Parts: sequence; C-alpha cells; structure tokens
Amino acid sequence: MRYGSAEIVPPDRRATIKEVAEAAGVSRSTASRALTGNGYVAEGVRLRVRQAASDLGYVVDAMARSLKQQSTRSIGVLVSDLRNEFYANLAAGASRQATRLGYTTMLIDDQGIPDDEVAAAEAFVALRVAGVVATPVSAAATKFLLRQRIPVVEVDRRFSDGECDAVVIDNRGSARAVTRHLIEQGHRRIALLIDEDDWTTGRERREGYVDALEAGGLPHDGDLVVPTGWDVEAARDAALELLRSPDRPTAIFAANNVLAEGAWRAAAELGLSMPDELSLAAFDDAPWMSMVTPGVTAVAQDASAMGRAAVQTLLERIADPGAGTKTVVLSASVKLRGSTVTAVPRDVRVG
Amino acid sequence: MRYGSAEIVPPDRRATIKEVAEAAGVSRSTASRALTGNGYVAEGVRLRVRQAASDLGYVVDAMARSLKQQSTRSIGVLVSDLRNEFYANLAAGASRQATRLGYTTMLIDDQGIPDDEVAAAEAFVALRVAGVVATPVSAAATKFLLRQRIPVVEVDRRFSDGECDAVVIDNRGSARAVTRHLIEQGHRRIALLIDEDDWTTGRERREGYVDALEAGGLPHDGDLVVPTGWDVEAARDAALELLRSPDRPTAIFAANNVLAEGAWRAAAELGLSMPDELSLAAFDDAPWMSMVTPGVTAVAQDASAMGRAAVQTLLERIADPGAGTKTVVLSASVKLRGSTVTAVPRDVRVG
DNA sequence: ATATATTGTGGGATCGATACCACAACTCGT
DNA sequence: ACGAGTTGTGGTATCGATCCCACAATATAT
Repeated sequence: MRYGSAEIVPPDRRATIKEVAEAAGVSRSTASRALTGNGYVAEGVRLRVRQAASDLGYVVDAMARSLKQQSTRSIGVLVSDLRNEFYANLAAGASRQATRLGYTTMLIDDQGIPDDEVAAAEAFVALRVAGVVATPVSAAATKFLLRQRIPVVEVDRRFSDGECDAVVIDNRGSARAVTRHLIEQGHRRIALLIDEDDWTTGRERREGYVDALEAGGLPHDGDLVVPTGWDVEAARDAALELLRSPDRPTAIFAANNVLAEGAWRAAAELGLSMPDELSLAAFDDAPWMSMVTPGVTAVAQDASAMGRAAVQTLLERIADPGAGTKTVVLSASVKLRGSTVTAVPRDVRVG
Repeated sequence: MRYGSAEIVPPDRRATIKEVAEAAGVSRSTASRALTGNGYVAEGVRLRVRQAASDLGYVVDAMARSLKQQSTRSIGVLVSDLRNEFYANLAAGASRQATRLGYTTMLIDDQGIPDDEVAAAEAFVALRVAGVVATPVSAAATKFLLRQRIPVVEVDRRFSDGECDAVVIDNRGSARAVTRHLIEQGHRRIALLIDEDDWTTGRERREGYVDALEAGGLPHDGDLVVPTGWDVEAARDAALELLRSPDRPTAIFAANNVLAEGAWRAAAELGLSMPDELSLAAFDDAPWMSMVTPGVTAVAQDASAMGRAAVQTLLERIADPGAGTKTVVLSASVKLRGSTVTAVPRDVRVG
C-alpha cells in the first residue's frame, strides 16, 4: 500500500473513535452510532465514517466499550488439563460455540489444582466475563463466582448441585451398561480400576458398576475395587499387581481413559491376550482404543458436544438470570470392541 | 457466613474502589495505592483498606485498569484445531507459561480457516492483548496484528519470515533423519504421504525427505510423493491406493500424525504386517503410536515446550519491542519403534 | 529557629467509548 | 401557516481505576 512515493507507516498510537470522527468531519457520538449501528445516522455519513475508520485502521477498544456498557461479550472456560484430549475436545467445543454466538473465550487450564482454580476464577471476575464454563475440581471456585453474581455451568462433574446449571452424561447408567455387558460375556470376577471417589464422575461410575453386579446376582467383592493414582504409571502398577494375584479377575473396567491405558500396558507386559485371557473395558473412548488390536470396548462421550451444550446453557442463563437451574444430561454410547467380544456387534446406545 | 441472624446477601452491584475507600475511610487514591502497592501508604491504612476490600468482596475491574494504563496483562493464543493433540499440547504449554508469568490467556481455535483467523486477530486487537502466539494458516492475520503494533510469535510454521519472532522445530533435519533411517533399513522405495506444500512444515519435511534420498543415492520418484487431503479418511484412501499398486513402496513416511493414522488403518485393512511387509514412520508422535503393536517410529516434537517457548519469546519481545526478530529452533527426537525395526534401539536425537 | 527531607494523603484529570438528552432541520397534514 | 412528528446530529456525563501533582504533617539537618 503506497501513497505517492512514501511507504505508509502506521502511527505509533492506535486510532481512537475521536480521530475517526474528526477524519469524517462528525462528532464522536455520530461516529459511534455509525459504527455500532445504534441510533440514527444518515446513510452518507455512515459510509464516510466507515471509510475513515477503515483508513485509519480503527478497531474498537473492547475495554472502554465494556467499561461503559458494564458488560462483556466474553466467557471464561476453565478446564483441568488441556493435554488430556477429553478436556481439549470439551474446550474446543465450547470455544467454537462461543465464537459462533459472538463471544470470545478466555481459557484457563488449572491443572486440576484447587488453588489455581480459585485464582482462575478471580481472573475471570477481574475480566468481568459474562459467565464461566468449568470442569470443577472443588466447590470453592464455583461458590466464589456465584457470590460475584457470575453465572457458572459445571461440566462433566458436579460440585455445586442445584446452585448452578450443569452439563453431564449419565455416568451411572453408562457404567452399569458396560458392567452388564461384561457379565453377559460370562465374567464373574470383574475389577473396577478407579482413581477417585470425591467427584460425581467417580462416584457414579462406581455406583453403576455396583448396580450391575447386584442386578446380575454377583457378590460385591471389595478387593475388586482397586483404587489407584490418577496417572498412567500408577494405574499400570495397580493393574500389574491385580493381574499377578492368584485369583486375578477375568475382566477389568477402567473408570477413565488414562487408567485404561495403564491397564492396557499392564496386560501387554504380562502377555495376556484379549479377550480370552482378560477382557478390558473403559470409560472414555480415546483414539488409541480403536487403533490397537484388539480394540478396547469403551463408553464414548462426546466431549465436544458437552462443551457446546455448556456454552449454550450458559448463554441461556445469561439471557434469563432468574430461571431455575437446570442439568443437561447428554447420552453416551458404548463402543463394543475386541477387548471384550470376539464378534464385534454394532454400537449400543445408552442414556 | 452469618451476621446476627440474617444471611448475608451479596449486593447486586459489584463493589468499586470508591466503596472500598469509603468503607476504609480514605480517598480513592489511597485505596488504589494500598491495593496495588504503588506509592506510599501507612501500614495501618494499608491493612484497613485490604480488610475493607476483602469484606466487600472487591475484585479490581481489569477493564478500567487497563483502559487507564493503556496495557493489558493478557495474551492471545490462536491455534488451528484444539481437538488435534498437537495444538492442544501447544496451547496447554502456552497457557500455563502465561499464567506462571502473570498473564491471562485468550484462546481462539480458528479451525484452520483463514477468515476465522483474521476475525480472531481482530478480536485480539479489540481486547488490546499485549501480544499473540499463533499457528498461522495464512499471512493475513499476522500482517494485520503487526500493522496494529501487536507483537506476534509464529509457532510450528512460518508465514511472515523475518517480520516477527518464531518458534519452530528443525523439520527438514528431522525428516532427513527419519528418511535416512528408512534407507539404512534397506528400503529403496519410500513413499511420502503429505497433505500440503504451502506451509513451511510441509515444504521442509518434503525437502528433508528429498535430501535423504539424494544423499543415499536413490532416485527421486515423483510418484512416491503422494498428496492427500488433511483428514484421516483422505489419508487412508490415498494409502490404500498406494499400497494396492503393483510396485508398492516398502516404506511410508507420513508427514504428520493424522496422515500416519490413515496409513496405519490402510495397512491394517490390507493385512500387511510390520515391519517386514511394510515399514511406517511418522512426523509427530501421538500416544497411540506407542500403544499399538508394533509401535510406530515417529519424530517426537514437544508441543508443550513449543508453547512455553513461544510465550517466553513473546514476553521478551514485549519487554524490548525494538530488538531484532529471532527464530527459536527446538530440537526433536526420533522414536524408533517396531514399525521400522525389529530390535528397537534407544531414541535418536536430532536438531 | 529555620530550611530541607521524608512520609503520607487527597483532588482531579484521564483513558476510549457510549448513551441520554436537547435541539435543529425538515416533512406533512390540516 | 402552524403544530406535530420524523430524521439526524452534537454536547456532555459516565463507567472504574490510576497516577500526577499539590500539599500537609512530621522528622532531620544546619
């Protein structure tokens, strides 16, 4: 872009609406109306202002705007670990939906650390976000946000039941369905590999597992519920110990994809062939589960859809702050694969 | 929290510094100094103000602050597809580093769409971010941001060479190393599965591939460079066709993890055993590559470290806008696995 | 005792955009 | 020709926090 022979150099200060107004020969009020479309402006003037704005490379200052308007078009998204694809997909779904609906997203990864979660909540308040979508790791952040009158939607798990909206899947029902499937395959000793009991996810998955055992008339053997750490190594170690014991289970139900990876590695290490020597089922489908041989039976949750639904719910709440809280329960499907069956039937849908 | 017998209800308006000042019996100026720590405040007064702020649940309005200060403590992160774990890890690394250094992150997923990328850039300008980290899909967004005097760090690939900082890995060298490895395994017909040539990533990986062929005295057969779409399906189809041809290659080098998945599925479908009937190597290590049997040889880039380095570079640039642009080249390692070798040696480091 | 630092506080302008209100110019019906 | 309505524009206060500057009060030096 050249004017005469001189290269255009951008000014060192950004243009303000005042400069746009002067360039167009109108007042700031008129310029504002021309650019935002709120209020009367003659067509010719509107064009002149638009042209001046574009010439000057004017971009509205969202700070000044939202300071005046006392509201922002941005939402906060708080997830526990972006490197875990479940959260990444959730964030992607939320972010895209927000963009689609004209909101910008402030994303914070709190690494599952409660203190960081509260710090993130404070940052969101400082930024005056219109609302927050969070996968909570404690009740503190949500409480803090709600006290500040900022709408919150809890996703995946609940810490503030009834106090805010939520988007979850039917953990209990899905866990029950998978466990029932294992029972139907003839298994009598089915272990549950689980990392926590404090979150609704862990608790409900465990309840579903117990439900199915009871419905199937199987004893609920406490030794078969194996608590473990949250990472692959811990899960692998726990699974190794479990599978080396004399009365080892014939099937393992891993409560999430990380634990499933640990179990898978343990089984591979011990040379146990699936599904005959050991069956494995997981909560949370992950790409590798359909890449390995045999594939791993898993409950597939659409994390991206959860993110979308959460943003949707949040914006409805923003539009109507007075409405009663609601919980959206999304369905999940069980992907049957070679780790539990020899002839693989088509997907089963639950929830 | 109860006072007397009445439940405390939060006020419907958020507290401002003026209210904090009044509660503490000081002026707004003093309250500001007490809270920010800029300027003189008597110790007793500081405590009184802090207490008042905490009682009122005061949280600073970042909008008002940055409007006055004409600067923000937030950066923009622009990635192409959060569902792709490469970008997710990159974003996680960037986000965490930013948080660590006292910045908040605005994350946008532009889905690899140039128009969305430019829209995202405009949103960043409106929000007056201090800088932007981006995996560019065209030159437009970066140019726009630079014209607005907003520092940009391009990550993974370059569109604005020399005009801004960048963080990349040694694509050419890594591709050369992998291809050389395949040649050393005795392969003479090595196909390159690649989805694009317009980005520095694709171009350099291809150059590295060609380098190695030439160095190994092999003919550079154009038919062995297979262009394909960017998704798994397209890659699988291309690989299927390639592997069904009468003079099929004995090795495939997939230019990224998505294409590798397509190739893997194609090989599985055709029942080709690895590494004897077919060898497969990939650029971009993904979790499934170490879960499957045999494992897939791959160039492992530390996406999280790239994100960290990008934020680091960005903040240095913000601190010293006048310095010459720099390009940070991170190293990558080649993970040798069963898809190319029978006895698996330890990792080879390149770059 | 007076001059000079030091310590501490408040007043008021400022950042950029918006939106209410007043008002001007013009159209139209009677 | 006059009042009522429509169309269009500008002046000004405002959002919340910061920070420069003036200035008061006290401490220290000469």
